[in-house]
Amino acid sequence: MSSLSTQPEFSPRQNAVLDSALRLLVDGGERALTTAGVARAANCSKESLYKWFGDRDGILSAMIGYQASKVRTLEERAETLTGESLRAHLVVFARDLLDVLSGDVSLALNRLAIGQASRDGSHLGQMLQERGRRQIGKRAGGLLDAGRRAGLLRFDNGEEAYGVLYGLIVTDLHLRMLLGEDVKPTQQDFSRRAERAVDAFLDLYGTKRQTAKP
Amino acid sequence: MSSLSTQPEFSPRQNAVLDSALRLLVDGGERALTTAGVARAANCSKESLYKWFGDRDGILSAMIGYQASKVRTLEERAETLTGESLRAHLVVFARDLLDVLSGDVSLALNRLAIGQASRDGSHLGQMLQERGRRQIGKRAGGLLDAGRRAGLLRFDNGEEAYGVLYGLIVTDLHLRMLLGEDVKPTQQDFSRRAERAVDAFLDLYGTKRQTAKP
DNA sequence: GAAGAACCGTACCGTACGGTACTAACCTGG
DNA sequence: CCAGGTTAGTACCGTACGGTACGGTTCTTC
Repeated sequence: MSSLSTQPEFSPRQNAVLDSALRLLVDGGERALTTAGVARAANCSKESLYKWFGDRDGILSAMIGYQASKVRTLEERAETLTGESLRAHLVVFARDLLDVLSGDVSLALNRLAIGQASRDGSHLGQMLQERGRRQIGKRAGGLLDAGRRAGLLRFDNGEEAYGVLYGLIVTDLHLRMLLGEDVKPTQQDFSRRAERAVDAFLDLYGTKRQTAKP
Repeated sequence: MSSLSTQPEFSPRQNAVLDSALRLLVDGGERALTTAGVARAANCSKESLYKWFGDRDGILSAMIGYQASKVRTLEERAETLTGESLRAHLVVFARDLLDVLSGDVSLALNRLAIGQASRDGSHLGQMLQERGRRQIGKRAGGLLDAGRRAGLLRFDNGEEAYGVLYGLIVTDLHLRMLLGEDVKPTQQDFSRRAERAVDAFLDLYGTKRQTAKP
């Protein structure tokens, strides 16, 4: 509920427990993430788990919140934006996005949230959206707005433009990774993919290399 | 393994059972998909389930195979391909893709396969890829190749072009739906999305409205 | 119409997991 | 040294599920 401001979060000890839990989840999937297993891996008692996090769902929520707090997106302020620097910033953003989405922990948490999506309450998916995509989407939105203000981009709907950028970068790679396909992402592959995507995006929304529209 | 040719598949009675199981999965998620629940919903005995499908995983595999057999993509032969007809075919493809991905059963099966992706064997994800995306990707590939042969499209890597098309159509909509976001997809929204995506794709890969490249 | 197979419904077993209770050890402050 | 609180470790309980076994019923086949 209180996702903004400085919510108390958790103590260092509790964060260490959440780290163990994340590791457990990454290694063995949700089936391996039992309360007894977490307690054993973290050298704490189940009673403490329930005291700190309430119930199993509380542990899962805390794991998502903790992980999100670790990968906080860095707000980069682009002072003077030229065509080249905009492209460079977009490429960096694309690479960061690919790196985050392909990370072990991100994949495991997304699998977890998706698996629980059908359950009734299940705020996990919403949390992941709020803490993950929203943040990185805001970063991209700022970048796109700056590009538009600098006269380098042209679009009406910022959300739609971001959607196109996202689609060009990720395509179906994320889903394939979520399904367990052993995609071997060389850093070089990601760089190439990021550049191609950004070039295509600039072809669609850029004002510079756009020659004319009949 | 043997996804082609006329594999035995299952008897009508068994298909009816799989229908019940799919319904159960759609309604209640994986937690509701117990062997006892399937037996009760389908008015059959657990013993028959195990006789027909081996074990619980066999039921899941059979469900995927059965559902895939129901949504066989129709191979459309485009005889004379003009710029307008290519666009129309692409728009239809995009709409079909959105319809399939947003379907209840598709979402439920994808959630199921993703949830099991971390387990060891877990061929479910691979099955879904093979039976789902492969099929629809082949249809798109044929369309794109036809467009290229007609001089309407220009691309080197067909797989990459398909990836771009997919990304433009789907963006992050699929993931958001998988996470449980209550996206209300009006048919009109999908049509608009399909047209915008195809227009953008043609901007990138089409040869007609492309004026010049500096 | 009888023999046999297939099948439904149910009862049963073993296990695993979420959650709770209890005890002993370990701080921490006076 | 002692009192109060916190936590690890473990034992325990209820439940739910996967898988198996069995009696009774229906369908097929001759």
